[in-house]
Amino acid sequence: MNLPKVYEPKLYESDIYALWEKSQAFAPKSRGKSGHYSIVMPPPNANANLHIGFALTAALEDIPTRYHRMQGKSTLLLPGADHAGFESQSVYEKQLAKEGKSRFDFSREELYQQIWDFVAANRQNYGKQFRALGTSCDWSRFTFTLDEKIINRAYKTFKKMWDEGLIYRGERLVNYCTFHGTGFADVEVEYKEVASKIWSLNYPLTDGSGVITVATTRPETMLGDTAVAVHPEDARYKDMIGKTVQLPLTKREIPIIADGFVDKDFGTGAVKLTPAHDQNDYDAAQRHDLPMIVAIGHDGTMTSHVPSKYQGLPVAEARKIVLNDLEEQGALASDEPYTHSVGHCYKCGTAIEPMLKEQWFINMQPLAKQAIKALKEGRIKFYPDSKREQLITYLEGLRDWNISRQIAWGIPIPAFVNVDDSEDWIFDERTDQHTIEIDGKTYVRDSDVFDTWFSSSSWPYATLDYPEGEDFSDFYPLSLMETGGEILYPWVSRMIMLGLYVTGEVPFKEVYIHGYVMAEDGSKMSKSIGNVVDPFPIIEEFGSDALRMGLIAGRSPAVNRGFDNRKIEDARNFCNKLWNIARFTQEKLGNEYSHSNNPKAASLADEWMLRKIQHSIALTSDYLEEYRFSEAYEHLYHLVWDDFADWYIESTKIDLNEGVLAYCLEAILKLIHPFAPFVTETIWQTLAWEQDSLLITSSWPTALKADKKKAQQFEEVKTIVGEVRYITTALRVRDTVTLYYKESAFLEEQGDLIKKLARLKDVRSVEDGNGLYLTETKHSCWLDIDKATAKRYSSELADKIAAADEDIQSLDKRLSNKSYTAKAPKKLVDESKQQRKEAVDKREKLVAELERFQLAG
RNA sequence: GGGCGCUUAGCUCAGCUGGCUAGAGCACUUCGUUUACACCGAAGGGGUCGGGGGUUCGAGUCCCUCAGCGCCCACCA
Repeated sequence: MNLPKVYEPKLYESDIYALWEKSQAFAPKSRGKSGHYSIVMPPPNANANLHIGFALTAALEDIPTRYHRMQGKSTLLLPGADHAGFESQSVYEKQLAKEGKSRFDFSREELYQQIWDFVAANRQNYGKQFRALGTSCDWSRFTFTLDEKIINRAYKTFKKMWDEGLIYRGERLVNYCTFHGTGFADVEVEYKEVASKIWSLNYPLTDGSGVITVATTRPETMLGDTAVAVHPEDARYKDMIGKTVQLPLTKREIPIIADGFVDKDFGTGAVKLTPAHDQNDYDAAQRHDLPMIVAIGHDGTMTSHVPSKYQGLPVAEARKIVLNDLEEQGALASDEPYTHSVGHCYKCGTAIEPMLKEQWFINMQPLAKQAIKALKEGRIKFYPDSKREQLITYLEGLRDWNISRQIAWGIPIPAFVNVDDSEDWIFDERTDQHTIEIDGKTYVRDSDVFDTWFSSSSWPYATLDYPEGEDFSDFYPLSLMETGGEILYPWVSRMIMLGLYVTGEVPFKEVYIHGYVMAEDGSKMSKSIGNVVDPFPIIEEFGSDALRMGLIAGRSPAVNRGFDNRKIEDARNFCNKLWNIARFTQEKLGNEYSHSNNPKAASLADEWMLRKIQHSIALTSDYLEEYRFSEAYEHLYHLVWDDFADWYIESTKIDLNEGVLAYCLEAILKLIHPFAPFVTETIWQTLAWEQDSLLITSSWPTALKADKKKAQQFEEVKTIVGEVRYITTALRVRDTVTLYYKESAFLEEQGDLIKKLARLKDVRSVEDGNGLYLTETKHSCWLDIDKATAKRYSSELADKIAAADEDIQSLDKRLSNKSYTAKAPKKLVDESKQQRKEAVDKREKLVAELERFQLAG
């Protein structure tokens, strides 16, 4: 078979993936025998195409999976997709808007079904794209976050918490979008700087002794004020504490209270409190047992709790009229331009209204406590470890979790309320029913759904069929959770808390936090700026392996780095190098070669190469165990390119050892397979040295014995070749020079090889040499160069002498330091002495050589 | 305001618990069609490791400090 000169990935990749899939190579091996390794993929959003970040993610998950599979472990990489609750619904709503419809045209059930179909249609790409990335995940275990087992798990967890008193229903301030009609978690609110004004309002004291001036950016909320707060140690207001004010525009009398949260230096130092529409005010109201007046309704208009004049007005409208009325009454002290940050809905940009709403909450204290303990005990290893510390800090300040969302696309909350008693809530899983009858009482289902993160927090064990599943007993806790830093708090923290709560164990043993793939200039990729890099055209042009290696090259955990097309090209070239190494090998060994079980080193080059492979097997394994992908890749790159191709393969052109060459190629293909699965498998299949064998399921290479001394002698060959190349390049006399040596079995033996590698005319033994003496090697060798030409080399010699002088000086300085010889390890001191000796010897040689030149005149 | 991180060659970055004369890729210079590969081969140039101070026999690595950059969280009446 004649292989083309250039490796063309797209000719092979899809066939190779199909071969793996057909061979069931992705399924875990026999259960529980030689250890297990498991990763459950964080489920990407099912309604979107995979972006370049997922190409990185796929690589970071697939590399260790392939490595551990080759180590003989029962290995599982489980794929999934996320319904992405609110995300998907808003994408679908945009689509509806294009058709001139809105979600309010449909019932909750109709909407759910429509979004289901919409997401299902878009999910087609998902499998195709992960296959193109070479992800060796077990598709038979694919899980969607709305699969029955995930929903059931969420219900069981909710029930357990309900029974154990961790779930409560409470009226709390939520971040409410009046357009979408749903509340958001704190982390989902997007803050924007808004240029507005800050107004000062005069509230007259009821006893007529004056006014207290408060500052506000939201004057309309004054209709819901229930107190004014000042700092307890603020001398200006000390006498007013405990008095009341007459709230303008209303007939209400509200107290002046003292609370430490007030910043004396901000505004007037006096704050109006609107507990129903501001988190700080709410907290203060809790402390002081103040009433709460809901002034703004869920539709964004003023409620019936405000004077009738303002009822039903939209917030912006109400603001104008309130300001106008205040001014007329002389209660408006001042207004000044003011820029401050305001929470907005991250989808539609509507200003978020903090609003009182009945929600389901989880009491997080007991859960957080367990998680903090596990993290402090180091039961989960983090890459990098600093993320573990961050998570502990976060958990220590954790608030209760609002798990209700007022949208259709999600898992319905399995709770029903008695139509005759709004306090009477019951747990029931029959969420397909609107109303249920129990003991003659009628209950109506809660219309809310779970926050997506609530169900996905059970992902590590729900996907493995906790508690009865075989997968659960084999693969839990997971070996690794690989994810991005942005979901450390919303997801990773909750998986740990729920994992501990539900299963009693940490959900995973290690966490790898990846950094982001930024745009080439280091800025964030964004569709609107248009600097987004699509991974699939890159695969088309450079190959999936090149994309994978190009992305991990030089990347460390949790560090954001720009996309670099040159690294992709470089990796593509590397694949091509492997391809050509295989072509060469096949040419040498012939098409009929079959796998040899007993390769034996014969030459120095064999011993040297086997030592290199030995070292690389150990080093690559170590790197991969510690998820140091970039370093492993870089090491293998140099093993292949520098050691194997440039030295060993060149050596085989003089002295071929079929068994060793074949062994080395096999070992290299195996070591690189996790990084470049397609090209290595393509080569493996093309060579076909073993029948019906797949590289993906082959075993990690084992080292062969090699003679250390002989391997070191090959280094001497490299030294001589290196010096000859340097000199012949400097003097431009390549291909025309003969190397002479005196009485040396080593050169006798290695002469042909040195001649070939150094591009010499000949290598010959002589009685006494003449010409340019080699100074880098212990062996006595001369290059047969005429005096006139050789003289041009004297300046190089002078430079080398100067360098040797510097070496000797710095070593002398170190060795004459008594503290150094006394305190540094003896090994180091001996090493320094040895180095000094070598430097002095070398200098002598150089000086002698230079003198010869000068004598020769 | 709290937390985390970064600053090493022209560019993008490695450098793990302090120990040879600080590395890689790309870019650059010179040379080269040699039995796989020009997506190649050979040789080479290029760094006061952000500034200052300290600990140490020894600091890119540890500590303090200053400067610049970035991220996350909280707050913004």
